[in-house]
Amino acid sequence: MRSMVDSEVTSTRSRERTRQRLLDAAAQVFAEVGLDAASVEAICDRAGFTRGAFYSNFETKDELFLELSGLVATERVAAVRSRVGELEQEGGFDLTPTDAFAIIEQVLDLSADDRLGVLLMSEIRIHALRNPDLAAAYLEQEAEMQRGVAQIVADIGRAKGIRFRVTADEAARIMLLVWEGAAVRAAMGGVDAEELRRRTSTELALVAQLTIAD
Amino acid sequence: MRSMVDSEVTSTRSRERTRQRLLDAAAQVFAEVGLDAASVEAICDRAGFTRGAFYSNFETKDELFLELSGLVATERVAAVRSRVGELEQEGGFDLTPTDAFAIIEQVLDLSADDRLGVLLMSEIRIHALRNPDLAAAYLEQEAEMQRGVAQIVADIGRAKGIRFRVTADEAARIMLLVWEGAAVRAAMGGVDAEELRRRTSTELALVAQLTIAD
DNA sequence: TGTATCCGATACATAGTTGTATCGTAATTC
DNA sequence: GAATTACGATACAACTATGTATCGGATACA
Repeated sequence: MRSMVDSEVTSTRSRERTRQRLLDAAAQVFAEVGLDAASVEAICDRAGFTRGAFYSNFETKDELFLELSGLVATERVAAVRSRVGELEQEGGFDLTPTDAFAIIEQVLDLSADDRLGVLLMSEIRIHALRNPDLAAAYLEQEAEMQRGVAQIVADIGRAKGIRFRVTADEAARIMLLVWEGAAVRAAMGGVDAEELRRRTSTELALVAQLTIAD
Repeated sequence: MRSMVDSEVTSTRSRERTRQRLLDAAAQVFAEVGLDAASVEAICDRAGFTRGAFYSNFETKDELFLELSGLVATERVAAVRSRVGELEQEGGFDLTPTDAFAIIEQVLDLSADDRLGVLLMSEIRIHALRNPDLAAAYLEQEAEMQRGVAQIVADIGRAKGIRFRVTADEAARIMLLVWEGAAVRAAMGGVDAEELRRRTSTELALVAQLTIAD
């Protein structure tokens, strides 16, 4: 006899798959046309379901958006955290001081490294501007990212004996802002992922250069 | 007999007033709830008209948004240009090198210096991400702003004998990105115009410090 | 004062979206 | 293999927004 737990798991498995497909589809559609212009039906079409599946899994479109925003934030932070962990392990970096900041580029590019990713983050950001709860979550996630980047900055400085003109936190904050702004401008030009990465990289290198004391 | 031109002017005057009231109302509503969530009726209510007035003056909501975006861009650029002109006239600046960049803060704060302004710019930006025409206009307006700021940077450098670690254009670009990012984060916190200005000012001063060679 | 025109209000037809209630099927349990 | 449950599909009702067509009043002009 299959235990009740097992049955719940099995049942939940299939359910989780539809939820996930709906979330993935929603991420695409939200990125493409925005939360408000995205009809529930458009999301379901994309996922290969009808609206019945949607309302069986989510209360409203807003609830799904909230959940999606949370997932995106969690994933970004986890990716940064794990990358920072790896770097802590590795210890020494055999890069030139300036190039060392390519690491930070990698970290930031861990998410939102293509046009749709940038669009989705922008969509989340603008709704955070209008929703205090979402704003708190957004700022907290960003603060966590900033801590991760600051740690890498400090590590690089220590390993390479680099002196900075501002604190690691300040450097990290500016890097995040510039990275985001550059990514948005690149996405506006409709460039592909490769070119997008190239452009953000260039701007980031500029900021890195600025933060390093001669 | 009033000339045909006069009558046209008169007629256009009143018409222009309603157009302007509709544009002003739309700017508010777009900032508050976003383009897609803003119904034509909500805009008309705010302006004190019914939808009849709207459709008598604009084809669609999108057309109005396009026009509004153009107006905002034109105003921003004009404000910066005129401020730059004033500074060119004045010539010498009797400020400390770091504080001199407060001028740039003034320039950037010429528009979007409150929560609604930041929201409207964000709304325009995210739609530029999805509309190539709007994107081109947005990037062009930003390039013009950048040229203005770069000119001020160069002027300050010349007047004060300051050496920079990057070109004036690069400095201006980073300042614009950081200013925008800081403004958005401040607006997310729901702060008032005063506090918003304080925060962007702080970040901008940090960037200014970074760009100045010791 | 009569008349023509302009312009915003009103009424209406239509389309699209949402959420719920019900149904049918496939999977699960014993 | 019969019964039950789960879950997505379908059908439906209500609401909202849009755009157009028409109306009415105010204004301009002779």
